[in-house]
Amino acid sequence: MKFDDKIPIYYQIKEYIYRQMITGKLEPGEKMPAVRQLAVDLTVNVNTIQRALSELVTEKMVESKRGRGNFVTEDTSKIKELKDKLIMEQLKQMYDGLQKLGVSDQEILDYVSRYVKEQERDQK
Amino acid sequence: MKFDDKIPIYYQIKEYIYRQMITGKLEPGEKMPAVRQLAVDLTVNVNTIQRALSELVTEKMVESKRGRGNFVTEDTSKIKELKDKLIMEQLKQMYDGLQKLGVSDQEILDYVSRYVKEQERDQK
DNA sequence: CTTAGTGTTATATCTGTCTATTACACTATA
DNA sequence: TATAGTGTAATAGACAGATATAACACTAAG
Repeated sequence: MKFDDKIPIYYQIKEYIYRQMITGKLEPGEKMPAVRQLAVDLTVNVNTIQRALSELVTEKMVESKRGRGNFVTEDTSKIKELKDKLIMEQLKQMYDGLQKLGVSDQEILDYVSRYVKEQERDQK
Repeated sequence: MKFDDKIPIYYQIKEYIYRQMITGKLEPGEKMPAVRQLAVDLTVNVNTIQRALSELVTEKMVESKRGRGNFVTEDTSKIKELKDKLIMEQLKQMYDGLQKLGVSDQEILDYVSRYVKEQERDQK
């Protein structure tokens, strides 16, 4: 997996796992890959995986069962809340970022609609 | 100044200076505040300012004149290009981020237009 | 020529992140 | 009860970023 070298790897792994849960690639209650396996898959050290997982456990997004594995929370509302939170953060970051560049609200709307149209066209 | 502790400070200072140039708070050819003054203003070490500035000099966004000061480039097209680049990066990051969360193009448009409307309302 | 103001460079130290490695603890099952 | 698979913890080392501090180099102005 490719990482942004400006952001801690353990943090990017957290975000990766968040996305797996939100998009259903990891379902509620599902057993996650073993830490050593994740380390191989993401080509990082086990301790780095552990750092990410321990924070997910603290947040109760993951339940850890010693000797058995790590399991995605069964609390679907928690996953939904997380999705909403991450979406809002994306919107806020974009909005604040553009505003700090002196882009007006109307221009933001224009830029976004044009950008999305171009993406739709390019993917066809 | 407040910094995001997940991103190097020198890098955030670069972005800060970019914004100053793009919004005209720093004009083309203008003399910038002294490095020691910037360090005080942003409450960071001189070396950290220097790290940011040296990259800006490498990029030719800033011209350094020993004993006289640092000066914003007089090349206005370079500043315009930078603004376009930063806007595109913001759009891309938001779009990619939301898409990875499983949000459709139409939903992205809806979220953004709703978000902008709310911001307009709240600021009044 | 001196001095104040500027950028530049260097050293030592601290902290956070990441790695490699080893060991320990628990669970399921053959 | 042995063993394979799992999570957990601890140590040591490397590296990047940030700090404090000092010194050096150049410029402008008195």
